[in-house]
Amino acid sequence: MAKAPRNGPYICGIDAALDVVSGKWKGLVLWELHTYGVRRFAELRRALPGVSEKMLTQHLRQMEEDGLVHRKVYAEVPPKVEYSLTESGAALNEALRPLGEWGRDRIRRDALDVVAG
Amino acid sequence: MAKAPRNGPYICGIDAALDVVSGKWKGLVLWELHTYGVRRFAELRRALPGVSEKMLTQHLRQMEEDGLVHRKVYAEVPPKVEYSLTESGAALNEALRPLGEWGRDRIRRDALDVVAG
DNA sequence: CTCCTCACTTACCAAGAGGTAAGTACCGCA
DNA sequence: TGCGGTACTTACCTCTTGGTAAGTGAGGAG
Repeated sequence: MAKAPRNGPYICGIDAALDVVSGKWKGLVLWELHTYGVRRFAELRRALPGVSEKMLTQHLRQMEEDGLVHRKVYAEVPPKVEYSLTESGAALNEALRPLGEWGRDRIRRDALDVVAG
Repeated sequence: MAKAPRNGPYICGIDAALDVVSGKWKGLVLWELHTYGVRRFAELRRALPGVSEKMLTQHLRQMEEDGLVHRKVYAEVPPKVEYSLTESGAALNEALRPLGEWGRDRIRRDALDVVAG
């Protein structure tokens, strides 16, 4: 039985992987942490255009629970919290790389809109 | 401007890819079509334990719209419809392979429940 | 004294995802 | 005659996702 998965039981690996990355901002958080190594809460918020604080904390908590990110709290004032990828999170990011390339192809192919920047 | 993406505009490729695979059964449909090449509606329904007919048609229509699957209708009675992957769908499946492996690792690592069979 | 920043939490609300059940039109089998 | 299989559509309902707005508590800038 062990630990209960969010939406288990799973039928295959794709299932199990999509379960932890589904969530409007999780892919971006993963990407941001991969790019910068360590990021604070407010830095992530600024990096994700349009994210609400509620969703960001919610996603970060779930990702921590799923063993993707590490959360380091400094007992300071003002508060300081640093997020970084765990080994598992970094591996997930590697596994997402071909998917990201496919997505870029799709954007090119279909001339889809991309957020300005 | 071009074609409107389902949840665009996108921030990166991961976004664009996750958009077309998010949906409770899409990963499985992709996998099933990849494994068997061509499948009929009822075969897919039987392959996905617990899927409702509504969701299956809905997902298949979206995937057709997204250029992932090809739908071939035979003007017969009783009706016969065959689904298969397009080139783009097959490429997506390839791109999902490392993700599937990561997922299998996760299942092993955390001893998660898997559907019986 | 007031506002801003940090990293949240909480309450409330709207939209959408997904489930159940029924209907459709025709055929073959018993 | 009536049931099951073919591939759906439609209406209705619930649960989840995600957004908005406000509150928290201490410190530093103006």
